[in-house]
Amino acid sequence: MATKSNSTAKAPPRKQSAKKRRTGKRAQNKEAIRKRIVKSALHLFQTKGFDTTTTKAIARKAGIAEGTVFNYFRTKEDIALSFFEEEVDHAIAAVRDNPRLRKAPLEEKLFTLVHSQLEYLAPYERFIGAALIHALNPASHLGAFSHRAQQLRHRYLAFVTELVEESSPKQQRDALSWLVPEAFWIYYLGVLLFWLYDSSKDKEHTIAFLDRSLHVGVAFLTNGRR
Amino acid sequence: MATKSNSTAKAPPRKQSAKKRRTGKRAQNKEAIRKRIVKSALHLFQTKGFDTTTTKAIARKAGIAEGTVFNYFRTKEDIALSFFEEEVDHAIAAVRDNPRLRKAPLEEKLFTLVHSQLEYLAPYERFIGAALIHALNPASHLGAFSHRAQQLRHRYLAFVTELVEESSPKQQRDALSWLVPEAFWIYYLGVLLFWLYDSSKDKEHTIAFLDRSLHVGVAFLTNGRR
DNA sequence: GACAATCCATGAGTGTGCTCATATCTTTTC
DNA sequence: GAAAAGATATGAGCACACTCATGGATTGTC
Repeated sequence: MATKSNSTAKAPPRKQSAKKRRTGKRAQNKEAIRKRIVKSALHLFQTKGFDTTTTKAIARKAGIAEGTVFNYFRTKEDIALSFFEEEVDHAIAAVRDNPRLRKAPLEEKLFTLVHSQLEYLAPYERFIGAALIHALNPASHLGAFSHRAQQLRHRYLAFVTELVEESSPKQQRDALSWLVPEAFWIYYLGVLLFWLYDSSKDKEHTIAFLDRSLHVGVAFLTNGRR
Repeated sequence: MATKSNSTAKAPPRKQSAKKRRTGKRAQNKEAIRKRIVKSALHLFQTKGFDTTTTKAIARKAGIAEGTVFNYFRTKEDIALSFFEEEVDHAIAAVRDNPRLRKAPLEEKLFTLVHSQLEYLAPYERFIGAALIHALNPASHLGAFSHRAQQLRHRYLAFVTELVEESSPKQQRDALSWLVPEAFWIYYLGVLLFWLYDSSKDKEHTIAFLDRSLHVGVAFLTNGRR
């Protein structure tokens, strides 16, 4: 079976010179389907909640067969995760690509980071509430979202650590510096909760809280030690 | 249908004078079945892992029908949780009921607390590794174990807070005291991880680590502020 | 002891997330 | 262009956690 290369030699086929310049019908379709899945899923998560949204419904809304969903995402949670991955990447880029922040104080960078995240999440408040509060929860959890979720969390906290170290000479670090990312993680979840329950116009209270708490926190970091 | 009380009056039946003194055949059986379920589940979790243990297998091993499991526990996770509930209760009692600890220093109380937990968990190391490391995970999560799990975590941390306050006048608390339980939670998870990977005889390394880190931690708490 | 009321074990059934062999479509090769 | 090779959409099917109407057993009442 499977006559492999019936002719003389496997001519090394100059595939695609560049890395991933695929623009065939297939590649286009693939990209389109992937986007449709994420979009459909997000909409359903937002309107019906995460648990009550079935993969069948996601497929139906995206106009594909149920099995196809799993050609693109290993699990249902992965679909949600891909949204958070985009969100985190977006926020990190917002800080990195802002030249004005280059030599700004730490609290300003962190403010921009978290603020970008909230802005990005804003249209999906219900989804965040449904999926995160009950699957990520007050002070722990990422629910069933295991592994890839941790990589994401790690990527996020690594960036935060980077910002902190950039702002304070490495010599000043002491035995407690490992706590900073953990503390920031808890802090971030707290901000999210605050934001979700914030009914002030344009979430002003959250912004104010963010601003103030970051000043206090950074002050503690730099005053407390040296 | 359903002729409700065909006679004259519902004689207020003097139920059981005390709260729950049921010793009939039914109650005995119920207790026995509940214990069989937990025991069977625990054994399977330990030998096969949490995810790969089916509720059908648990029921079969306990000698009951599959549906019966769900007359006793709402979910599969709840079975595992009931084990951790017992574990936490046991450890709290071990500290509370030890008169020698009454006026011992804080680090000694915390040492006893955590040590009791480890002792209790020891026979189920594989299960802890399987269920906790991957469902409760390095620094967050309680996996799908939601709600009841949080109550448990809360109960545990409330006790820790109690111990801390007992050892230091309330006036000395400041704006950061809310962090103590959170930090202790992370610390506790860290200890668990350490313990799981500790291959020294009788987990000596863990004990040593516990002892030392608690001294340092408590010293930081009391020196750091005032 | 007999009847009624209550409890609760039962296991077939349900809907779920996910798998997999197959058919269909696209791309490559000649 | 035709045919082989490769990719991928498909949906019936699977195993699972969990539900529920049923009947049989236990308890309470006279």
